[in-house]
Amino acid sequence: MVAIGCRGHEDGRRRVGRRRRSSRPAQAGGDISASPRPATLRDVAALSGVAVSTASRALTRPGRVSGETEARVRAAAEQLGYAPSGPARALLSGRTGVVALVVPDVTNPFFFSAVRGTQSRLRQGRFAHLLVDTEESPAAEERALRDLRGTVDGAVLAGARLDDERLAHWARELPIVTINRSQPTDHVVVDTPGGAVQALQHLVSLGHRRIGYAGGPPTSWSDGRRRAALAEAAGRLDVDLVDLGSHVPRREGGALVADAVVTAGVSGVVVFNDLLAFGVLARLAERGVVVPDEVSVVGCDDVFGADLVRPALTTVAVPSERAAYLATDLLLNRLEGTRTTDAAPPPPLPTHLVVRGSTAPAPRP
Amino acid sequence: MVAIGCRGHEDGRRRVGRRRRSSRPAQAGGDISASPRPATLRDVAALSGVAVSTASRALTRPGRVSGETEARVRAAAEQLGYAPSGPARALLSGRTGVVALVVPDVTNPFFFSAVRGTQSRLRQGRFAHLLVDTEESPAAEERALRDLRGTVDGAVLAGARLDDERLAHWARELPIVTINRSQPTDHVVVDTPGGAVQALQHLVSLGHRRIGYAGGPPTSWSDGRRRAALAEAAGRLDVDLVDLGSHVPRREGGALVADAVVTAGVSGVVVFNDLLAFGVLARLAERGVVVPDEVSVVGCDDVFGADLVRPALTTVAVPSERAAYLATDLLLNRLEGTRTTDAAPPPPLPTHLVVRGSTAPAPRP
DNA sequence: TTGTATGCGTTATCAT
DNA sequence: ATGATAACGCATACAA
Repeated sequence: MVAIGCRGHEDGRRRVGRRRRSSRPAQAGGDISASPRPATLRDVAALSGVAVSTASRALTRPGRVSGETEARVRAAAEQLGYAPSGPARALLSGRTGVVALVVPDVTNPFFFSAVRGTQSRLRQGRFAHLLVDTEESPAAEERALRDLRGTVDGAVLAGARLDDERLAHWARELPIVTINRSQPTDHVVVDTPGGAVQALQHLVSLGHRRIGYAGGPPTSWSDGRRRAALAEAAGRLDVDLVDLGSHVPRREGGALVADAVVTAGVSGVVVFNDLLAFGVLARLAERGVVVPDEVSVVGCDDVFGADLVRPALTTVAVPSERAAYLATDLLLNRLEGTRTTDAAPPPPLPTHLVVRGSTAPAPRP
Repeated sequence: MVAIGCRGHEDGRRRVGRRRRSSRPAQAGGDISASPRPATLRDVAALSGVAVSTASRALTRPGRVSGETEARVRAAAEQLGYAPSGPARALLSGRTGVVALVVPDVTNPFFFSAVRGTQSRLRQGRFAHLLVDTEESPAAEERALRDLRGTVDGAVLAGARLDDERLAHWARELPIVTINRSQPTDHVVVDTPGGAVQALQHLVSLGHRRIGYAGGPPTSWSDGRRRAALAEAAGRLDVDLVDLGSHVPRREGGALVADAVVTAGVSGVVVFNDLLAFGVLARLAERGVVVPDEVSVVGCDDVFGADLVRPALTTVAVPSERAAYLATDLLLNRLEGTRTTDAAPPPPLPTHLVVRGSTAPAPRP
């Protein structure tokens, strides 16, 4: 074992191994094309003639150093273009200042809202925003969470595809808030089941008696809840509810749904989301089925574009941006200790039906 | 100054200060609700009875340790749910494995494509994706770049709002690739000026002689280039090109444009982007101006929804997702040393006009 | 008020 | 093949 600094006090310098990678200080306005090594606190300290710790305090603890030194250090930092190293801070404090948003598909406009809501709250909290796309794969989702732990301070999961057990596991590993997924983490839920029932009631009130439901991915928690709510309501309202299957929640999936609509002979259909509904509309038009005269279509989400299609889509408006904002808010509060894990979850966010041109009275048989 | 380890070899332990925060090893499947300290390499090493350095090698340098040890370490890591600490790695290697996408407005569907393209390339390269919204503010953009340096390995800038000098400065501080902004960094350019000229020619061929251009933010490099190209083409084609001003490139900006269109008495208008064009369409409809019978409108970007509005929007299709993919590819190649800073920029990506329902022959006066 | 020393978790280097 | 240790940049407990 090597004894350190035993030769005496005066020459017992700390740095024993090979010399520092570079003793050249970072240059100020030097316009060298090769990017210079970024200035470190050490450079700032050297330039202002104080110790590193003093420089550190001057920049992070206003008031714990003399006004004069603080000014000197600040000037030096400015001149060198100093910015603290995120990783170094993270290593020391265990906090990265980064929050991840995990979504199954960045392509989906619904998740754009999530991006917006999250982004807007994170900006306020001066957090950075990591975006993770898991491509609808539970395995990828789990991998992401594993790698995220330590790299981010917490995660917002929109449209989690993990099963309850795994989700519970990861919620123990890092702070997680989910959107539209109650069990078992902290969460924000949007009342889409209620919205779906509203859609059903709307169709029933228009005289439809045989109504289809075109579902989303089997892994979608939200889809399951809607199915249950619809089944219950259908019994109560005494209408035929036809299961039109599970579908990829994208425009491309709509063709299959449209065909199922025709085959099943329903006069109205409630669709998992607007994207899928756009596809349904397109395919029905192709087949010469007139919406809403022959078939009524209701979407879900009220995404960008729902008011642009013709006929404009009747849909369940979902406050998704707000949900994401709220979820991020919950997460940040937890990180800051303002909120405890066992605090009551916020009440479900209400949805409401937006009636446009894609629904009309049922055709006389 | 305190001499370290001077009392002799045998008791000259390294850890002199206060004891380690916790000597309790991370627990395996223990389902304690409070999240346990994440397992470190030290924990893994301890559990498998080897030195930290060996554990490190076993996990990162397959083949440099005996097969048997490697297996033991891997098992231990698995059991503890070990994942390496990003910050620690970053601190040592200077590389974070994170790339930032910087956009002026996450709300704009055009930038969604940028998100998609970037995301898809980053995933291949196993990089994480940081998303930064600068809210159309050059100052915020600069702040972001300052904070990013050290936190990310590089940045893709879509719609940079910084002036050339500042941009050049930051390009020296960290690897940057811009989209639609040639000077002075590495960049990918989409030929929107060419597209705008195509739009103009299209209108001219339909008999329009007095045509407006509704521009975007003055800070948009792309907008400047289009103006120049349009002016040149207008002279060549001998048509009146009317400047309809600069506008916020969002739907809300459209009302002003629509009013300007009416005031200026143009029969056709080329609009900075589709979002703005949607607003124009809406406001013209409100005013009872029939598109395309009375006024023809051409957008730019061919964003989601352009084919959904009525009349469907004639627009310049821009391969924005591909541009973002390419930009990210350039950046990653540079980070990996495959590409040098002075390598030739890729040729401009071609655009093409998509003719839909919002353009028609000019009305007879 | 300022300086000195230490450790965060990881990897590279050196020694065994 | 494996072990010991320095170093990355920063913030803090402690010493002066």
